[in-house]
Amino acid sequence: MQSTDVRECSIARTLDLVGERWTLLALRELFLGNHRFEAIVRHTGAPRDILTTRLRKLEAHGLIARSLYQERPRRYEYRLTPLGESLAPVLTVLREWGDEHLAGPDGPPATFTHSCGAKLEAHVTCRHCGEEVKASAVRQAAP
Amino acid sequence: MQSTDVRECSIARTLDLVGERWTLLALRELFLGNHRFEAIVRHTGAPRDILTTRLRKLEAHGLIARSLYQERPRRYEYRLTPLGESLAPVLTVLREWGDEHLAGPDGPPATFTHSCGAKLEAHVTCRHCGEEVKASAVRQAAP
DNA sequence: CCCACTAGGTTGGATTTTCCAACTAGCATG
DNA sequence: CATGCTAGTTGGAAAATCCAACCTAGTGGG
Repeated sequence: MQSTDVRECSIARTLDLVGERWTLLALRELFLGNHRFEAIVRHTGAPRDILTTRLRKLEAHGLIARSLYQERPRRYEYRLTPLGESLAPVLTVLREWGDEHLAGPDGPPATFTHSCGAKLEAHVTCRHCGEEVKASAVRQAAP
Repeated sequence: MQSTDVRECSIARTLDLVGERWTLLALRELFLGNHRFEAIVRHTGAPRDILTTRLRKLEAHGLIARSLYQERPRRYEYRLTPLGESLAPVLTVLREWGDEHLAGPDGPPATFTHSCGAKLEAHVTCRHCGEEVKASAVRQAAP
């Protein structure tokens, strides 16, 4: 009777990396162009010490890079690496879901535009057939 | 000097609901067809008491429903509501990112098929132009 | 010179959350 | 009557988080 049989899974791995509290909000700020520690603290509300550990972890895994933007006194800011930028779809989908299901009577708290000129409304599609991916359309392949 | 200016944001709202530890893994199990408490504990590794509080919260917000599947002794299982099923894209994108960036030499730990017959590889596209959404192509609209 | 201010952190200690193992209820089965 | 199944609940230890204050290394004002 083995009582644990924890599933090896890319979802779990991704969450191990970016699923802790504040991490995705910090990344959101970087995507929005706020690269400084103080700005991230202000806009996320994260405790400064926690934010430090989150940023260090993201840096250690190559999602962000710390760069000196000023000598004397030495000041650092954070920038997304290409790997970090590849998380854009994750944030986009989280925002999309919140926009659709958690918005108040005034609609979503912020809107975004895509480079095509339209208000950004994103959806997840199958690369092969182009159809929107729905829960009922996905099956685990035989291992 | 107002020191806090926390951003109202759909990402934050979504994470408030499903961003705590274990929550998304529990939802993953429901998507995979494991509806029972014991199965979720086994496959996620979540502590039983924590899992209980997570499931209660999801239920309170209408993402899942608890249903009696057996009288004497009364036993309940959990099922996704339509609202819960609408989270599929979130899990899909998290898995996609992990598949692509955290897989070992043997590739991703599990693969999925789409109803179109192909191995599921999903991406996030703009509803308007159909292009894949990249970090650099998104700008916040003027408030 | 002294003070205030900036910015990216660190520190100590209180608070909260999580974790874990053991236990319960209510019934079925051998 | 003992054992097992399943969805929890409980108490206490361990860990993570939170918070306010502090630090460093400078700049600008009076």
